[in-house]
Amino acid sequence: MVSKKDNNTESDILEAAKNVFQRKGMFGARMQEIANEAGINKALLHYYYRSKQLLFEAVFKQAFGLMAPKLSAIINSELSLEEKIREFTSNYISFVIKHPYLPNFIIQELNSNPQFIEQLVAEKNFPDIAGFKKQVEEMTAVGKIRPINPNQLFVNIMALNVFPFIGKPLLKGFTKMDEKTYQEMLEERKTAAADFIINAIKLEQ
Amino acid sequence: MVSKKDNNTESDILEAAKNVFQRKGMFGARMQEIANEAGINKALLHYYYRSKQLLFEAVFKQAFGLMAPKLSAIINSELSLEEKIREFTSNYISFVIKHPYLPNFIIQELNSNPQFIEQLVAEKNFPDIAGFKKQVEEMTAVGKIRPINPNQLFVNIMALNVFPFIGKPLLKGFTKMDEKTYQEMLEERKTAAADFIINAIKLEQ
DNA sequence: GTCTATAGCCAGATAGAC
DNA sequence: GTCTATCTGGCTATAGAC
Repeated sequence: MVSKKDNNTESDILEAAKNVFQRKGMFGARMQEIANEAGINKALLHYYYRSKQLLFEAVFKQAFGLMAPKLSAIINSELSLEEKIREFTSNYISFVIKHPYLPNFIIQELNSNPQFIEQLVAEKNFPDIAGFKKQVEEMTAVGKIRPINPNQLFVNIMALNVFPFIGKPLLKGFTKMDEKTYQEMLEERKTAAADFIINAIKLEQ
Repeated sequence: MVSKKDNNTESDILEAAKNVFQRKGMFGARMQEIANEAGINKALLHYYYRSKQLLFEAVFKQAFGLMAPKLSAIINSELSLEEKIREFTSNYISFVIKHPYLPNFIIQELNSNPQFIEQLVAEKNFPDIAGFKKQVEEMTAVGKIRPINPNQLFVNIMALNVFPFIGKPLLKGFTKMDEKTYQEMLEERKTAAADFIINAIKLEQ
C-alpha cells in the first residue's frame, strides 16, 4: 500500500507546473514562477522532481495521457463512421474549450523534442487507428462514401478539430473576430466541423 | 542610394538566425549557435542587430512577410470561390514543403507573444479577407453552395492546409506513416485537400 | 568590421538549518 | 518536508584591441 496522505505538495507542484509550462513552454518557464504558483519554495521542486527536465516530462506525460484515451475510446468503439466523427468532434472540442493550452503545448513539445515521439510510440501511448482505417475502406468499397485515402481523412479530422485552438491568434488576426465571437465560433464547431466532414465524404444513394 | 555591397554578413546572420530560431524558438535558441551557423563571432550579432530580441523580430517579420502576401494575392484575386480554394491549397502546400519550419514558427511565436498580433494588425500585415467572406455569402444566397458561416469556412481552409505541417509528429505517431509516406501524403494534399473542401460545400444543381 | 576577453546577470541546483 | 542562503554554470551583452 502506498501512503496517500501528504501527497498535496507533490500534486500542487504538478498542477502549478502544468499551468506554467503550458503557458510558457519548456524554455520559457521558470522554476521560480512554478514555485510561486504552487505557493512553495524553489528547493521543494527539486526535492520532489529532482530537475526541471524531469518535472517537465511528468507534466507532459500527464497532459498527453489525458488526450490520448479519449480519442482511443471513440476511434475503437462500435459506432458507425459518421457517428464516430460526430462524437469525436463534439467531445474533443468541448474538452479543449476547458483546457485551451493543451493542444498547443503537446504539439509544440512534440515538434521540438522528436525523441518524445519515439518514446511515446514505444510505450504504446498512441491509440491504434487501424480499425478506423478499415472502416473507411469498407465504406468506400460499398460505395457509401467518396473514395478517400484513410490517412487523409484522419489528418483532415484532426486538422479541423485541433487547428482552431492552436492557430487562434493567427485566425483572429485574419478574420478580425473578437474574443466573444471566436468563442461562439468554437461552440458552433462542435456540430459544424462534423457536418463539414460528413458532407465532404458522404455519397447520396 | 543605399550601398548594396558588403551586406553579406548581415544577410548571413539573418539566414542563420532564421534557421536556428525556427528550429528552437525564441527561448531555445542560443546566440552562440547562430554565430556558429553564420560562421562568425557572437559579438558581430550584437554589432548588427543590437540584441537577441531585435534579431528575433527581424527574423519573424521576414517569415511572416513571406507568407501573408501569397495568401492575400489569391484571396483578393478575381478567381471564383472554387478556383481560389484550389489555387490557395496547391500554392500553399508547395510553398511550405520547401519551408517546413515556417508555419510552426509563426504559430508558436504568435501564441507566446500576443503583443505581436496587435503590432501586425496595427501595421496592416494581415490581408483583408472581407472580399472572400462576401463571395461566400453570395454563393450561399444563389444556392450554389451549402449555407456556411464564412468564418467557419476560412478556418477550415486554413486548418486543412496548415495543420499537416504543424501536427506532423503527432500525426505520424497516430497513423504510423514513415517519412516517405508522409511526404507522399503531403504531395497528394495539393489537390486532395481542395477536393475535400469543395465536396463539403458544393451543391449539385 | 571583426575579433578576444570579460562583465554582469539570471536561473537551476544544492547545502544545511529547522 | 520545508525553508533560507548560496553555489555554479551558462548566456546575453559590452569593452576594447586590431
